[in-house]
Amino acid sequence: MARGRPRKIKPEEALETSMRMFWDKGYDGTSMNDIATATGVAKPGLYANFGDKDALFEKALTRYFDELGAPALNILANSAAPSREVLRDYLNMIVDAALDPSCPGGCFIVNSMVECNAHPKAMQDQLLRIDQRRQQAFATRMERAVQNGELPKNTDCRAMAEFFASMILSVALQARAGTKKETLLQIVETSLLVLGSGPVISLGCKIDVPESV
Amino acid sequence: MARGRPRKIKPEEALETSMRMFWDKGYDGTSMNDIATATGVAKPGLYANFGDKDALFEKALTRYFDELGAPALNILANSAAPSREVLRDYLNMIVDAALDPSCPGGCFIVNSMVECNAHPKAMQDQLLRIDQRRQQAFATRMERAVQNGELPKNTDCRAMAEFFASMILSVALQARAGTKKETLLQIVETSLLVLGSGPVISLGCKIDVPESV
DNA sequence: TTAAATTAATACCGTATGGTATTTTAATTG
DNA sequence: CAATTAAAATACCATACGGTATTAATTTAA
Repeated sequence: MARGRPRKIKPEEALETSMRMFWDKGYDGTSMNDIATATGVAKPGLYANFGDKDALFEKALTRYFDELGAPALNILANSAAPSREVLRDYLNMIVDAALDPSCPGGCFIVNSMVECNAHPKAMQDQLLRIDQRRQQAFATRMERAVQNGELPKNTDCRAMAEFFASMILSVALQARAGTKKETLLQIVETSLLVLGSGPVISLGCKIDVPESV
Repeated sequence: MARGRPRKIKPEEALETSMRMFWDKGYDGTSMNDIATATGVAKPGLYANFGDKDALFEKALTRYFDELGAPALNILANSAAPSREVLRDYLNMIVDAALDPSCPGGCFIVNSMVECNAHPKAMQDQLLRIDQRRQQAFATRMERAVQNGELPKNTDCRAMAEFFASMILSVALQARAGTKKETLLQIVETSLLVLGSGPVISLGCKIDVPESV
């Protein structure tokens, strides 16, 4: 057994609790005193285990992404299912996760992207890296769709990827703001229309139809 | 002339400055001391003119909406131009405004919607009312599009309105996060594809095309 | 049994915040 | 020149924050 006084609480558990608190109330809204009370680890213990508040937040964000974000991105990028279904499943999953009553509202990453403007640059960089990974997953998905013949060859995959990635922002935010699940699912369904229904129309393809919107 | 010592600064100007500060740094990120310094109105003057911090924030938000938000919503809802152009113009205008170098980043309302979760309920209610007005403007636009024959009769106007309203969230947020203008314009353009290109496809209309996405 | 090691717990520090009581200054009115 | 009115300026208060120095507790190794 270890040498000194035994730990009251496993650091993992304290980190999990901290993550949920940051997720719920944000960086500014969560004080180290709050965390100390909620985790049962007094402040000096927190600083010994995790470093300062920034470091703790960064560890919380990393934990969130590794546990909840990355696995879904892998499916999004690489699933062999039809691309429209993969996209729908991914976006619907975001809706479900953002509304999960057993979790704080919204998406921790999106919440943080929003809050991070007046915060340490290291935090912004970390969020940017995560965002780019998400962007890349969408781009890969689109490229697969083109390769599989699900989208026309001249599809602008980057544009499509950026559009769907941006959908996550609005969906996650609205979930946090209290928008109903059915509304969010409807928004997702509407967004899928950009893939074209039937003979797919690619981006940048000019079509002049009189009286069209 | 008025009786006592003359005012150093018009309250309007102080409110304008306060609005920009809240817009830039958010409610929590802007202290009353900061505002006092920036406006040149000492703290007791601020409290005498505007009430407490909540009241000042509410006045700032109202000013923003009345000056910048409401006029554009009116055009969005009532313009006689083709609906696709009206939507494009409105969304592009959001992009321009959110990137305007002479203003703080993003949209003050969106920024606040994001931040307000842990804040006074009065603020949340105010934002909700504004959001509903925006929602309504989009809905009116869609109904006009249907009436004008720009969209099929069975179009789900509410769904379309909710989709486009949600686009504003993501565009404004990404503008604040530093996404480039051309990328944002591309996202807007992609979102317009849900209107259908050519013979418009309405929501909920099932079409089975083999090999479609 | 005592020393070393490792954690927990208490108390504290400097600073910043929202908000206010008090005093000064500058104008008008009589 | 008072007297009055209204705003400005200074100083201040209680609280909460992030962070730490210090002490107490609890284990293993010698």
